[in-house]
Amino acid sequence: MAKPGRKPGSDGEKSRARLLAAAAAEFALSGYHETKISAIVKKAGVSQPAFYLYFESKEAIFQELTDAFREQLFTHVQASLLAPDIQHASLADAIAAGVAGIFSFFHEKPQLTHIGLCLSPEAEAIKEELAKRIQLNLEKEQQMGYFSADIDMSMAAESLVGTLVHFGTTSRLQKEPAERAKEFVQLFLNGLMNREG
Amino acid sequence: MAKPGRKPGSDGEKSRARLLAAAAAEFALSGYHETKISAIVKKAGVSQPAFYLYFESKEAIFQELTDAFREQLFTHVQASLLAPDIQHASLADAIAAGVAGIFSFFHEKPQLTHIGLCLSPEAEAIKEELAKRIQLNLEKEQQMGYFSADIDMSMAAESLVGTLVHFGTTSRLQKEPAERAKEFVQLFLNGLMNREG
DNA sequence: CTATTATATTACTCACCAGTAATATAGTAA
DNA sequence: TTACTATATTACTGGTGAGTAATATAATAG
Repeated sequence: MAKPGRKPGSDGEKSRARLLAAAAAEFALSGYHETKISAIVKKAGVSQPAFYLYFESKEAIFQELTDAFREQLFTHVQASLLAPDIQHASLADAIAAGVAGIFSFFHEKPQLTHIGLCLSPEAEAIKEELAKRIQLNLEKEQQMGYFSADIDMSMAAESLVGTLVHFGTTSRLQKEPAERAKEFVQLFLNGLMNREG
Repeated sequence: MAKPGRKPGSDGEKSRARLLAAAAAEFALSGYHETKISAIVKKAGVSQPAFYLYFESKEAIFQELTDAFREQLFTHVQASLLAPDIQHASLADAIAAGVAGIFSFFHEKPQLTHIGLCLSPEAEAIKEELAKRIQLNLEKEQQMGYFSADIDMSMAAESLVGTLVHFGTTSRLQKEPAERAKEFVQLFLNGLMNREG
C-alpha cells in the first residue's frame, strides 16, 4: 500500500464495507469527536482520500451507522416482539422471547448499539419510538385481558426500555442474553414481592 | 467588559461559579467536544484567559462537574435509599421514598445528571457503584424476610438502575418525579400481572 | 489499442480552537 | 505612596485534523 493507482483485484464495495466496520469500531470505542478519520482509514487499510470516495464526510458515515442500527433494531422488534402468529406456551414466554430477541441483537451488535443508543443525536428519538411500539404491544395484550385494565402501560413500557437500554449498553452486563431475558421478564411480570419460590 | 484590568467589585469565587454553571449548561447541551471554551466564557461573561485562572484545562472543569455529580448523587442515595432510621408505613413506601429522592435529584440537576450518566467516561463506573449500593440494600431487606430468598438481587438492582437512568436522562420523562416514583415502585414490587385493581 | 470509468495514492491546505504572552486595573496591607 | 496580590483584558500561537488537488494504475467497453 505505498504506490498510487488502483490495486489489482480492488473492489469498491469491499473497501466501503471495511470502512463502515472500522468506523463502527472506532466510534463505539472513542465516541464521535475523538474518532479521527485517520484512525478509521488506518484500521480499514486504505488511504484518507479513499474514504471520501465512499462517504461525503465524517458525519455521513456516522449517520449511515445510526440508520443501520435503527433499521436492524426495528426489524428485530417487528419480528420478535410484535409477531402475533408465533405460538407460545404462555404470555410470559412470548414476552420473554421478544425481550430475548432484543437482548440478543444488542449482544451481537454492541458497536452499532452503542452508536445508536448512546452516541447518536437521534438516540432519544430511537428510544422513544421503541417505547411507543412496546407500549402498543402491551396495550394490545391488556385489551386481550392479560393485564388489569387500569395499568398505565406508558410507565411499564418506559421502564422496560430503560432496562433494555441499560443491559444493552453496559459492557459488564452483555452476557448470556437469553438467560438474562428470562430472568428479567419473570421479575418484570411478577415483581419483587409476588414471586413463587 | 472591554478594557483590561481588574473590575470594580470583582470576586474570583463568583467568576469561578459562573464558569462552572455555564460549563454544565454547555456540556449538557452539546457534549464534551462540541463545547468550546469560547462558548463557556461567553455565557459566563468573562474572557478566555480568565477561564484559565480558575481551571487548568477543559478536561479539568469537566472532571470537576463529574465529581460534583458523583458526590451529590451518593449523598442523596445515602440519605434516602439507605436510611434505616427513617420510619415508613411499609417497605413499599420506604423504597418509593428512596426512588423518589433519586428521581428528584435527577430532575433538579438535569445538566449534571446528563454529564455524569451520559457524557463522562466514568458514567459506567458510577452506574455500577449505584447498582451495587442498591443491591446491598435490597439484599438487606431480603434477609429481613421482605423478599423471597431465592431472588437474584443483582438482576433486580440492575433493572432498577436502568429505569432510574432512563427516567433521569430522558428529557420527555423528567416530569413529576414523585408521582412517577410511586407508580414505578408499585410496578417494580408487584409486577405487571399481580396488580390489584 | 484506445477511451473511459473505477479505485487508489502522496502531499497538501485551511479553519478551528485550546491554551499563552503581555499587560492593565482593583483591592489591601505596610 | 508603595508594594503586592488578585482579577481581568486584547491579541496571539501552535497543533490538530477534516477535507482536497493532483496524479497514477486497474478494469472494461468499443
